Amino acid sequence: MNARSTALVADTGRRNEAAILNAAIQAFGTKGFNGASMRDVAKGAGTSLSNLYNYFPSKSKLLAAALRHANLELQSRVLDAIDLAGDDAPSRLREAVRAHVGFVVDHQVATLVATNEVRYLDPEDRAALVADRDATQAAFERIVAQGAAEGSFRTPYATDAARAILSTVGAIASWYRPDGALSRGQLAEQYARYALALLEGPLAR
Amino acid sequence: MNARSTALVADTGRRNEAAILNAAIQAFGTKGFNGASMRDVAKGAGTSLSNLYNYFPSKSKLLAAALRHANLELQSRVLDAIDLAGDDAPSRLREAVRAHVGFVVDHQVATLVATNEVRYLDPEDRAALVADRDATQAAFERIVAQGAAEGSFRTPYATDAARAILSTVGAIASWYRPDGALSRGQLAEQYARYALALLEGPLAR
Amino acid sequence: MNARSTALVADTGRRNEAAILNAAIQAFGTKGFNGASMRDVAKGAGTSLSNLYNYFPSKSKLLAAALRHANLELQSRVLDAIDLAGDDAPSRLREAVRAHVGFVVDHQVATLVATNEVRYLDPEDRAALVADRDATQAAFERIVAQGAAEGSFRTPYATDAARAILSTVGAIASWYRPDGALSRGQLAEQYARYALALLEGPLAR
Amino acid sequence: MNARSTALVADTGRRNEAAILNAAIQAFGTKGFNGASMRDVAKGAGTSLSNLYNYFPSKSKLLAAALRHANLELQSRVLDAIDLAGDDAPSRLREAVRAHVGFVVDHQVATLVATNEVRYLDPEDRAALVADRDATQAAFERIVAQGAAEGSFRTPYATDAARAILSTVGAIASWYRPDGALSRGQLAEQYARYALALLEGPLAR
DNA sequence: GATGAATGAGGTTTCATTCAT
DNA sequence: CATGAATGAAACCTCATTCAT
Repeated sequence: MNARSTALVADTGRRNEAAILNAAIQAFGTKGFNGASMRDVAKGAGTSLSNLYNYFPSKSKLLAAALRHANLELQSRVLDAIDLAGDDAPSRLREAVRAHVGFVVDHQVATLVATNEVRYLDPEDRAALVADRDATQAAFERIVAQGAAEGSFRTPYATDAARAILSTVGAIASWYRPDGALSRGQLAEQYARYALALLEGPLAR
Repeated sequence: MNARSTALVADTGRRNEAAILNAAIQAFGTKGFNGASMRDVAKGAGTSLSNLYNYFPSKSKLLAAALRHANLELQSRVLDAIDLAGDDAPSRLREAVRAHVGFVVDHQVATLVATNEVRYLDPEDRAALVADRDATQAAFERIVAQGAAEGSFRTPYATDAARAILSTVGAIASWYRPDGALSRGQLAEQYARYALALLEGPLAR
Repeated sequence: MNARSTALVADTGRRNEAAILNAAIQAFGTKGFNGASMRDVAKGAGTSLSNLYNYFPSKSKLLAAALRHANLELQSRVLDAIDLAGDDAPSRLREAVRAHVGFVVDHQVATLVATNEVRYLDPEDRAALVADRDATQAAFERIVAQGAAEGSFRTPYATDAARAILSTVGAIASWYRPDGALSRGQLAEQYARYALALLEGPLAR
Repeated sequence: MNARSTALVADTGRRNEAAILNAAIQAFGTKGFNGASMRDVAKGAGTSLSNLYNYFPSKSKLLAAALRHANLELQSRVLDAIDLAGDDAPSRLREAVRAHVGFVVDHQVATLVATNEVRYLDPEDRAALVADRDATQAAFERIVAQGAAEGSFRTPYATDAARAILSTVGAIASWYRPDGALSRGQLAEQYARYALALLEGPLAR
């Protein structure tokens, strides 16, 4: 359970693939997709510029691969958390939000890249990624719908609430500092409560 | 009250300045700061490439000027709304959020540029812009503090709530379509309620 | 009548255009289209690499422009010569061949580029060029047909003879040296006779 | 008598050598020497990129080997044809031309490569190849000289005529299509007559 | 103000070739 | 013989910026 490892992609068979993907996330996160050069990525990965092209056919495909990895990790964390939660909507929402916050904090840079640089993908890759992302959002939407049906969430705007919650959680990546005042756990708790409150659901105490 | 005009910057004394600034917003919004070229901006503004440099000394300063305009407009809208609102925190929050949502909808592209491209400014310009932005955020924070003191907002996490609210409102820019299901007014109303609920404040009905 | 000037393209309004086109012919002639770099062309033209792109949008378009110029010059020389010749097919053929040989000798490199590097053009540009070239060939074909009808050319293969003649003339460019044994005029005379003989037409004496 | 086999190089002892040579001819013929990559050749040969270097030490040497094969085949066809012909110059010329045309048609691509890409050889390899080619041309020149001495060829330009003939024959490679109007045999006959006519020799009928 | 021409730096990508296995 | 991974050099092209007019 090294869920909090800083590297998003684990080493695989092909020696440099993980290093390249992680370096790409860092480079694109620091300088933006167009601001970062393939040389930057190569340097970060500790390999040569031309060798990048033995792994990924273009800069754009490299971004696509990196984002695909990030999204899969996020998705599995969130879905796993929901599976392990209770049956009532508030519990499920709470765990989903906590898992999402956990991912954002563990992979802050990847989260930023995923929100800011998607536009630079090929249309096909972008569509695929958006579909993946929508799948995660759909899990939240199902919970919201369940809670609205059960009467535990009383906001009149349940339909769009998932989007509002997810955008706040994602934005954490743009300001969180590991050495800040809030611990990882406190932050997750806080945002879980924000989410429940926003839905006008039952709050502790 | 042409608050909903599509152009962010109105014509000024200098003949092309507004055209250039608006073209810059469009170009940076469409292709990103590094993806858009000064040629793109010139074409959008209907002038020549070299003429841009008679107005702005560098691409980076052009971005800075555009963002400064956007921030000033946002700030004045929000502060004006607060001034016109009642004295109690919930009313003030409601109007502030409604004004902010209005700006985001009216200047969607500028909002996106302001959140995604700030990083490409010179350190000084970025600092100045962040300060401006913080001033707007501070207005929200004051309202939250007031409400917490009055007892109308009961969230245990009042300190950070302003940030959560503002990030959700800003994110509207990334998905709103003028021809979508929600009108401008409905959207503002919806997000005002989200904000009050998130703060665990008094909701209508 | 500086028909024998070594530069194919005369200076025009845009200062460097002619220099670039001539340098391109030289570079592509010496090293081939793919073997020559845009830097080679720039150096030959006495300008900077990037400035080439202010005149031609791509290497391929530069080749297209150069070949267009060459073909136009060849075509005008041949058609003019035919216009000035007598009415009978043998005279017309003689003058057409002499004019063609003159072009090949005057613009040896351009002739080589035109035959060897056409394949590297965009499909559209290639089609346009081939159409131009076919127009020149058609002039020869008309003469051959006229002579066959008049009975002055008696080869049983008149239809394809124009192609055979033109290929031999074009091949001169691959071996001719100005300081060789044959003068420009002698060469033209010799190939005119080859052409008439190949068509089984009336030879002097 | 598989003179018309499409592959220029027959299988040899070394398993892949012929495949590589034939793939090289195709690749260089399609994209030019500098336009084709060693990867293209490897793909065409059905082997790996690095394996090419077990057979040929460099791209340039690969071209040299391919052209050597082509020239040997051409030379042997032409010399054999002359050996089998009668003693008089016209018969010998006729057979030589027919054999040459046959080679061009059977190995169209190789002929194109041999004329267009020789320039990319090392100086030594180029010299060797030109010497080989000159040997073939010399055979034609001897026939022309013989005919001029016998009085059967009456052109005043006998010395250079061989070159004119060979260039026309070689040019067939740039336009011949197997499904065109002329059969292989008709084409050979036609060009044999062109050659005799050009030399002002005795024509049938 | 306004423009067209010019340029140096740097970007992505390809490629011939090498090497360890 | 055969391969996959690796690399330095160089290719085409773009771009922010400058300058003379």
